[in-house]
Amino acid sequence: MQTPVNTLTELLDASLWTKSLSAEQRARIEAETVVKDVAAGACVCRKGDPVESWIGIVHGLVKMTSVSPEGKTTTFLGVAGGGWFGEGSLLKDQTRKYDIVALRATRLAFMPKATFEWLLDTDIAFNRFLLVQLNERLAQFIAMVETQRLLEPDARVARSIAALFNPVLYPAMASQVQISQEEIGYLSGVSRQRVNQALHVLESAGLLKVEYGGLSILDLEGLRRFGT
DNA sequence: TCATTAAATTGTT
DNA sequence: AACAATTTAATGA
Repeated sequence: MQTPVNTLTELLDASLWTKSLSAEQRARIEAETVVKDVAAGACVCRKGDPVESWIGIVHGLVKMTSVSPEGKTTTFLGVAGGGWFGEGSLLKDQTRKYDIVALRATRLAFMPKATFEWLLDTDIAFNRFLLVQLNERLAQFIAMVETQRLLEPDARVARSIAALFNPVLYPAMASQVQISQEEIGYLSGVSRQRVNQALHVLESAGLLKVEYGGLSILDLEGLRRFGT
């Protein structure tokens, strides 16, 4: 278990883009960024909302999800503790494209758009971080399409879980996640029953441990490579 | 603190 | 998709 992250300061300490900030820059960010707690199941922001902040996860877990007109729901990806998201919509000055829903009680950090743009204009390390993050997400989406088209369900589940532990996107992630098998199903695009089956395959392979309402990672590399 | 009940989640068909 | 079993959370004595 890693040290728990509970405050904005700790989130910033765990984030990769803060390393080269001056004390003044750091102070301005801490002053302008607002922390907010949401309950499990709460909607953080909806599709169509104007984008006013860049959002970081202090602790907890949220999903980016979309609901079809018929009411079917698909989850694109989970964002875990230590992760930041929403830069795409901020850069393009668009409204949100997805609903963001908390899967667990989650503490969020809202960095105002003005602060984000100020960092963009003044800090090279911040720009580099965004490049790396965008590239990492692109790789994640390409891998997701490949996985869903080419691999069997066990491997799809393994990869979806491993994606939650991306050290570039979510450096503060602990090895234990609280996420129901139903949510893993939405995340990996397989039925809950199949998730249950897959989790036990992965457990007997020694890659993770199945727990009530969650799981623990034992072998992250193994999960990434599962099925290849 | 403990027992009872409801709700959520898991495991199986 | 439906059902039973299990775990957790909530309630009240």
